[in-house]
Amino acid sequence: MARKLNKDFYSLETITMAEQLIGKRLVHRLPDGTRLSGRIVETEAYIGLEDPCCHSFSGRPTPRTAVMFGSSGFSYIYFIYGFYFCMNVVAGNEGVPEAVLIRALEPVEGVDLMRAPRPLAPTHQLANGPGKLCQALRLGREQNALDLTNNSHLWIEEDVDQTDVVLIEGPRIGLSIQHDAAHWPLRFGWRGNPSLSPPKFPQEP
DNA sequence: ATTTAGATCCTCT
DNA sequence: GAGGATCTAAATG
Repeated sequence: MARKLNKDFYSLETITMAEQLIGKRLVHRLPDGTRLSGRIVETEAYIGLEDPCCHSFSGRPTPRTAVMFGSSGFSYIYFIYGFYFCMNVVAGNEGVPEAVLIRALEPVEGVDLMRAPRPLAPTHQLANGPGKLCQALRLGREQNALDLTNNSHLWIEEDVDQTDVVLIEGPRIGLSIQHDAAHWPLRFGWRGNPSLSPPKFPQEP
């Protein structure tokens, strides 16, 4: 089994972490031991108090956002639009409430189980969006606020050689607020990967 | 290709 | 009470 990312990794500056997470493997080990995993191909950075689009922007923890104010390397999974969950990795030290949203995965292990919610979809469309990847890996409330460096069911591990990853960047997706921050280039992807979420990055064909 | 509507419920003001 | 870091299907040009 590949090496789990440790506290050194999760101590990276938030934007750097968003870039370096591309090409790593997100693993959810089910209670029966089955591994559901995918290669991270797309992320977005949310940079706390500087970022009006970030859930923690107010500077005060709420029941939902409390994890972000704690130490880095924890999961932050929240419920949205009455249907979906989104998974983030907490970045920033204690009191620095930043996070990286995982936006898309290339399915690797447990693909049959990942297909259950969408029997007709091709593999590269099973986890190509933040809500879809949580369905595919069966992530929800129970997986919120787990320590990814030290948990036997949810973690991120080494996968491909970082030199194989070709990064592309663009503005973040789905933000409705009227502010420059909505256009900041904090979305990162693996250029050309078929499992990227729509919409396309600006510099793609 | 682009737009719209609907599902649906938690969170915070 | 409003709105949201989404997704799908259906309608339209």
